[in-house]
Parts: sequence; structure tokens; C-alpha cells
Amino acid sequence: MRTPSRRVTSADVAREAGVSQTTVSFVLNDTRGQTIPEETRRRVLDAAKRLDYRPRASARSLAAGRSDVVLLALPGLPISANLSRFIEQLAAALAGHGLSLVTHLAEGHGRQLPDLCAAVDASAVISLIPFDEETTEALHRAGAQVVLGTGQQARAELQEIGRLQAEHLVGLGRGRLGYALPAEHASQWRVQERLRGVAMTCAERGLGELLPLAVDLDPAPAALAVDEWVRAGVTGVCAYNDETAMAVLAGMHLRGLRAPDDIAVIGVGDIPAAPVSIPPLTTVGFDYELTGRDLAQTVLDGLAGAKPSTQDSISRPLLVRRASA
Amino acid sequence: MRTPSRRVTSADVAREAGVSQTTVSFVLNDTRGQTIPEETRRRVLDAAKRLDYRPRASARSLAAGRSDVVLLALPGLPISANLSRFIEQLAAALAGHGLSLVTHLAEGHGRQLPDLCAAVDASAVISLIPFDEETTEALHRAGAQVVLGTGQQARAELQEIGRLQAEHLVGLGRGRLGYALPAEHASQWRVQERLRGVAMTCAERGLGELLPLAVDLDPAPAALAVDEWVRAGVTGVCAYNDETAMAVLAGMHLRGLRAPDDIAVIGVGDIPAAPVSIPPLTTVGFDYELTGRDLAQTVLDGLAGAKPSTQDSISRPLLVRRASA
DNA sequence: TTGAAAGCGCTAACAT
DNA sequence: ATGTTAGCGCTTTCAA
Repeated sequence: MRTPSRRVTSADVAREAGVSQTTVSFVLNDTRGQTIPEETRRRVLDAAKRLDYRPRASARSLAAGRSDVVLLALPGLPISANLSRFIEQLAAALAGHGLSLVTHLAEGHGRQLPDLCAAVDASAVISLIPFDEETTEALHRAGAQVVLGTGQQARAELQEIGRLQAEHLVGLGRGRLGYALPAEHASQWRVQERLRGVAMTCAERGLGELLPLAVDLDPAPAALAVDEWVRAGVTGVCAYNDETAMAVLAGMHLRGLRAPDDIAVIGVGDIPAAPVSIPPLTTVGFDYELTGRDLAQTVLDGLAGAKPSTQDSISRPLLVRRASA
Repeated sequence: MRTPSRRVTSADVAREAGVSQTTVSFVLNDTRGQTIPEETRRRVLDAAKRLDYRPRASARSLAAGRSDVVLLALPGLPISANLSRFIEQLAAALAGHGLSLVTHLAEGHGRQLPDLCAAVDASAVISLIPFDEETTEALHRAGAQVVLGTGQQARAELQEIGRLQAEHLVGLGRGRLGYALPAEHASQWRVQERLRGVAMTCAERGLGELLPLAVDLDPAPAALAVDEWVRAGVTGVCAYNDETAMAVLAGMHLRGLRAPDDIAVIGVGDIPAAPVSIPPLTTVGFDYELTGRDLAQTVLDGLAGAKPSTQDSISRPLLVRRASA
């Protein structure tokens, strides 16, 4: 028969410590410009601990006009151990400054993100999948003070991925390249930028024209694409992602072709299955761990007022050499 | 030189629509027991849309005494594609009822979880790894109305997955089975339950003793495991997940063995790459759409007051037949 | 060094 | 059917 057990409030702590709410607030927030004698301080801290006091977030942010929630939007599907470590890094770094990180997993972020941002009252939103101007604007209107993962920067990054793939294949002496487009979904924008990165490199390096083909996640249809590449003299294929790359590999297998001898294949993502594909997949991974701390700092700066939150590269693409290319 | 651009408030909407704040609240929340004439309704809705009004979450939950945030605590490290899909389903189902799902990734949930729970003012906390009484209690104190930490139920489910794998292999006439344990990470608890499901089935069906072996996501070491299985007369292998299964396939390939002729291999997860593994991987998938809905319903019930939130199965395992077994 | 008091933006009795 | 009003729990001037 427990009473609805009202949550412990700051007033309770004040009473318990024999001070005013104001003092409690000062102590608990370590408010700058306030001198609290050590003794009072202890009294408050003790009382708070004794009562297991936890400020109510909603009241806090309503009063202060800002929340300490940071929202991280993650691309759909799998989250590698790598990425996971990055997230924990980021969370830890932010926590060190009193900020809480929560994540949101979603394929594409449509209207939802701004809504979610408002729903959790996030003061910063970070995304690993870049968003367009419109979304950025919406997020700001939804209350996000800092929005990271935008615009031009992202475009360049996406292209960089394609370049990395192409350069590697060029280094392998391939004369004409193919591009394996994902047959389904996948944000067209990303697909286009990545593709463009490859195409530009082909042009710059004087290779034959890039031959993009859609590739289903099914061996038989994939084999058809392979046939077409073979017919066109393609000897290297950049795939939009690792899954698509593996589909190409499966198609080649069906035709008795081998990577990289017949066609070199390179993916993107370095998914857990990549090292055990047949043959092990060469791909472009991302160095997330490294960037965790940087990113946290950027958020902090942004929140502190450093206006043009010009985010750095948030995904540092990195070639992962294995057997397929 | 934009003014700090005060966010649009409910009062703004009221003014714009020429009604009181109360009416705005009634309309926007679709408050039961209030009769709002269609015309007023439209006026308010229009004004809200015109102003791109978004209620401030903190104010809402402070006033209402409850938030519409649901926190999902995920086990550390990697998040498989299928888990990710499940999360999206859950999020969608909850969103359908006005609840927002955010996730938290962390190795173990120590003191942090209750803190985070308070920080985002979550009214429900769900965890895929069961937590103890103490944590549950702390979460409640931190403001969570509903705490779901999949207990016994989960155990049975995990075993069911193993049974499904084993039964399929038995149906293929395999006499002795092997189990491919993930070499790294993966919550030991889950691994053990899944393994147990297989072991129990082996015992019940009078097969030889199950032979579990750790399998790295690397072809060469995987081949070693394969050697050992071959030596022991194993003709069917259940893998902890699809990645591990693919590692086994890669190991077999290295030895010139074929699935399912030499050894039948079955995974868990039905990752996107599964249909394009060589050969296409037979595996156990999950009906996420269905279970996402169920879980969402459980949360809703709990929030609505239905006390003993006995959650149903959250992962409905389902055999996906392809070529490898 | 501490406290009193005025809100933050919203909901929900309680009028009307 | 709609408006008035009183908080929700906290931060933050401004006084003392």
C-alpha cells in the first residue's frame, strides 16, 4: 500500500538541509559566481544523497530554458562494435560536462526527427547521416540549439568515400570501373554523392566511363549485373555498401568468377560480416572512436555560444584492405 | 541579426486563433470529455500549423506530471540489423500512440540508467537485458512509471531460437551437431540460453553430444573449428548469429567443404547479407513488426495502470529456409 | 552568504 | 463551449 510516493523535490532537500531552495540549486548546479561555504555545501549534498534526490528534468529545462539532452540520430540497420564504441566515447565525454546522450535509430529521418527532438527537448542534435537544410531549420525551430550533421561538409565526405574506393581500384590497375547501386531504398542523395565521388575519380584518372548498375540482394539477379560488367570490360566494382558488394561477389561466384582476379570488389561500411565474406571484403570503414571526443567538444562549443557550429568531418573514411580488392 | 527568436508558444497559437490557451490545449491534446466544435478545432489546428507550433516537452510533462518519452536500454557493443529493425518497429508502434522512443547504449547499466532516466524524464524504461530488483526500484524512484526488464520470459524465448535451429538440422537427418559460439562480445547470457536450447533438443532427439566451438570472424581460425567438427563427425552446425554462421561457411570454403552437403549451417538474425552469402544462408529470423506492436501495447497498458506488466514474447523466431541447411 | 519571489510553458480543475 | 486560474519543480534576478 505505498502512497503514490511523490518524487523527492528540491524543496524536500532544502527542508532536510535546513536551507532555502535557492541554496540547494546553487550547490547542486555549482553555480558560478556564488560562494557557498564548505559546510553548507556538505549539508546540502548530504541531504540530497540521503533522499536520493534527482532533479526533475522537465522542471529544470523549463526554468533554465535549455535542457542537457543531446540527441544522436543513427542510420538504420546494424551498429558495428566500432560505432558503438564511438557512441560510448561520445556519451562519456558529454556526461563529463553534464550532458546526457540518447540515441535514435531510424532509416531515414523524415518529419520524425524534429518531432522527437522536441519530444525530448534536446538542445543539440547530432546525426551520422547528414540532413538537408530544411531539416536543419526544422530542428532549430524544434528547439535544438546546436545541429550537427549538415550540408556541404557531408556532401564532400560522401564523395570522399567514393574517391577512396575508386583510388584503391585504380591503384590495382583497373581500367574500367562499375558501380553497384543498391536496388532498394537507401537515401538517393547519399547514393548519388558516393557515386559521384567514384565518377569524378574515374574522370580525373582517365579511366573508361563508370558503369553503374542496380544490384539486388539476390545472387541470380546479381549475376546478371556481373554479366553486363564483364561484357563491358569492367574489372573493378565499387559497391554502395557491403551488402551490395557481397551480392556482387555472390553473382560472380555463380558465374565461376573470382575477386579480385576477374573483378575487384570494394564495399562501404565494414560490417561485421565483411571479413568472412568469400573472399573477405575490402571496404571503406570509419574511424569513429577517434572522433568521439572531438564531436563532444564541438557540441559543447556550440552550446556555449560559438555560433557557426561548423562541424568537422564526423565520419572519417578509412580503407580496410582485405582480399576482394 | 535574428532575434533570439523565441519559440512559438501555446499562447501564440491561442492569440493567432483567437481563443484561449485552454482551448488550444484541448484541441491539440484531443482531450477526452471536451466537446470542441469543428470550426474552433480547425481554427486552432490551422493556427498551430501556420506557426509550426511544437509544444515544449518540458512544460508539458511538468504540468501533466508525466512525459511521453520511453527509454530503451540496449546491451553494449554491436547492434545487429535485426535488432535495429525491431527497435524501429517498436518506435513506430509507440509513436502511433504519441510516445517517443529513445535508446541508450551501454555496456552494463550501472548507476547511469536511473540518472539518464531522470535526465530525459522517461515515463517508461525497457531493457533487453534484464535488470535486478535494485535497479528496477531505482528506476521507479527516478520517475519511471513502467519498467520492463524481460525476465524469465526472455530465457524461454532465447532457448526457443536454439530449438528451432536444432530441429531443422534434425529434420535434415544430421546425427551430431556443433554450435558456433561468437568469439567476441555478445552478452554471455544470451549466448548461453541459445546454446542451451540447441543442447536440450539434441538430448531430446537422441543425437550425439553437442560440440560448441568459438568461431572468430576470420576465415582461417574458423577453418580450424571446422576441422575439429569434421574430426568429431559433426554434420550440422548451429551458429549464434548470421555473422558467425558466415564465418563457418568461409572456413568450410577454405577446406573445400560445401554446405549443406558436408555440413549444414544455420544462423540467427536473417541479416541483409544472409541471402547473398555463399551459399545463401538458412537462418532464424524474427517477426519484428508483430512483436514491436506487442511490446508497445505492454508499455501502453502499463502506463494506463495495468500493474503487472507481464510482457509477452518480444522476439518471435521464424525459420528462414535458404541453401545452407 | 542566503532567501523571497517571479516566472518558464503548459495542463487541468473550476468556473461561466 | 470556452475562459480563469492555479500550480507542476526548478532557476534566477534582486534584496537582505
